[in-house]
Amino acid sequence: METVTDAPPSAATLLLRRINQTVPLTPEELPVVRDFGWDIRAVRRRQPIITEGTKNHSIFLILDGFFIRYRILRDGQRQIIALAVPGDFAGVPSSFFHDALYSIRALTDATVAMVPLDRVIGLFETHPRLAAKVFWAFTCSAAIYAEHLIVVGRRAAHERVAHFLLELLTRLKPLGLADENSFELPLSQEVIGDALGLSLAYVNRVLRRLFDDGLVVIKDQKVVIRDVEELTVLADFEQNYLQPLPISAFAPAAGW
Amino acid sequence: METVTDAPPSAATLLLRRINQTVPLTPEELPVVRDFGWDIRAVRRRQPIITEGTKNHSIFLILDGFFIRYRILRDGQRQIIALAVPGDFAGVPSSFFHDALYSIRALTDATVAMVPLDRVIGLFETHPRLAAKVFWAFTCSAAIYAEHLIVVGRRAAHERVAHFLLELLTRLKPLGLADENSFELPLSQEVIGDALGLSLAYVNRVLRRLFDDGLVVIKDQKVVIRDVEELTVLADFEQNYLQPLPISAFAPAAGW
DNA sequence: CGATTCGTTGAATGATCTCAAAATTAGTGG
DNA sequence: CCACTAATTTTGAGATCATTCAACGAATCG
Repeated sequence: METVTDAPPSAATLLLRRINQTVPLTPEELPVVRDFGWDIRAVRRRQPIITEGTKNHSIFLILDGFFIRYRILRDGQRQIIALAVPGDFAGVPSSFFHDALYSIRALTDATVAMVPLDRVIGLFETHPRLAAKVFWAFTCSAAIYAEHLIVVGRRAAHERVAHFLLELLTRLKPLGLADENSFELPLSQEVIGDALGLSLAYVNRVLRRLFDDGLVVIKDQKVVIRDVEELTVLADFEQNYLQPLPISAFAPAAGW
Repeated sequence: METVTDAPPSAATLLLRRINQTVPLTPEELPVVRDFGWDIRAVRRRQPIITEGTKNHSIFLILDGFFIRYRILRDGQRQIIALAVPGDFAGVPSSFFHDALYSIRALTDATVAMVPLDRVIGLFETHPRLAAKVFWAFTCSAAIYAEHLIVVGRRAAHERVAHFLLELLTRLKPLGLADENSFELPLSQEVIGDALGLSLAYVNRVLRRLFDDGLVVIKDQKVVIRDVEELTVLADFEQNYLQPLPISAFAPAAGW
């Protein structure tokens, strides 16, 4: 992971755009966020930014690229806990612990903006409303974990795969990284299996079946969902959990 | 759910004790929390406090008793997302959404302290450090979800059960609700199965096996772990995820 | 072009589920 | 406190979803 000394001119713009997708900012907050002391870094495919068991007390805003957060078990199996996309914060809540609970590594070449956790905490004193929005976003992401637990705990393999793909489609659309029924992302079948608690071989069979049924095509790192409606029914996919209310819905005063 | 008009004299004390277990308070914060406008309610066994799909914008601090948070699927199956114990906040992040994402109901007769979410958000303006601690706790609880995902996604049935029981033991000990190797809690095998993505019948077989091996006894709503060490190895149980650093470790000033 | 990584498929196995029924325990109204 | 009902535990037999292992082909990377 290397510091980008000549940050491309768009870096600050991209940063504000990305954070705005997760944490909607007021005009006054823009300069605060921009000049927050982010350390912008390029990350190569497969490179870890956090490693389980090591100290890490920074959080990472993903500007570009995709990451997986995962744990390697005793027997070498891997469980992927989350697939992180641009606008997501990586390192939450891992950096809140003495040593990182999971590893996080890039699925593609990527760019992140790193900031020490204590700087974020400092916002509570200097810009409490901004701190509120950030921690609101942190808390809402728990809903995604919970949904994954439901999917992995109680759904059959083909439902899990369908749900997984639809969630990604839904999350990527507002980022401009997916159109109505497709997105680009190097999703190996191993990654899908490790995210869903399935074996690689079985994921392959399930995808084969979804392909034969004309529902999904995955080719050249592009996922095309050929029948979103039918797949949605198959997966029993409800997207409410991806749409928290904004904190402003509960803010006591105007102007949040 | 009925308001307790004659709150027992210990109610405020209990409340402060419980919240302190999750959100460590400074002496100055005690009166703020005490006079926060909690609505203290008694809840009967099996009674829901939040129902999936209905509006709810309050959060509930559990003062006494145990709750389950769960989703009922299309086909009637149930996945339990969390078992909530005294000191936990129920309704997070469910109340952050337009309609509740899950249902929450009591496993035992219980007492909760209810407060509208907008009051909590108001803390960011009036007592930002207190707000920080509360949302810190919210965020840390995501680590428990993630751990459950790992367990359910990649562990065999007997490991899941072992892990589940050890997590409960570990969480209940600091509350004074468990001793070194046992705790009381009406854990039906159906609840265990629904929490771990297993069928009732299979949970029974697994428990039988753990009992025959002299590891666990569940009888009369009491769980006794006869060999904590061996069960810990069996479950590959690491308790780090239950022990976040306090926010004060990152606070920029003293006195948090 | 050599080396990884990734995808595909078959056969055999097994962990876990479903269904069903009985035994036990807990809860409730009279 | 009894009598009844509901909830929970227990167990068997059979079915199946998903895994493991192994091998090979295809694609990608440097």
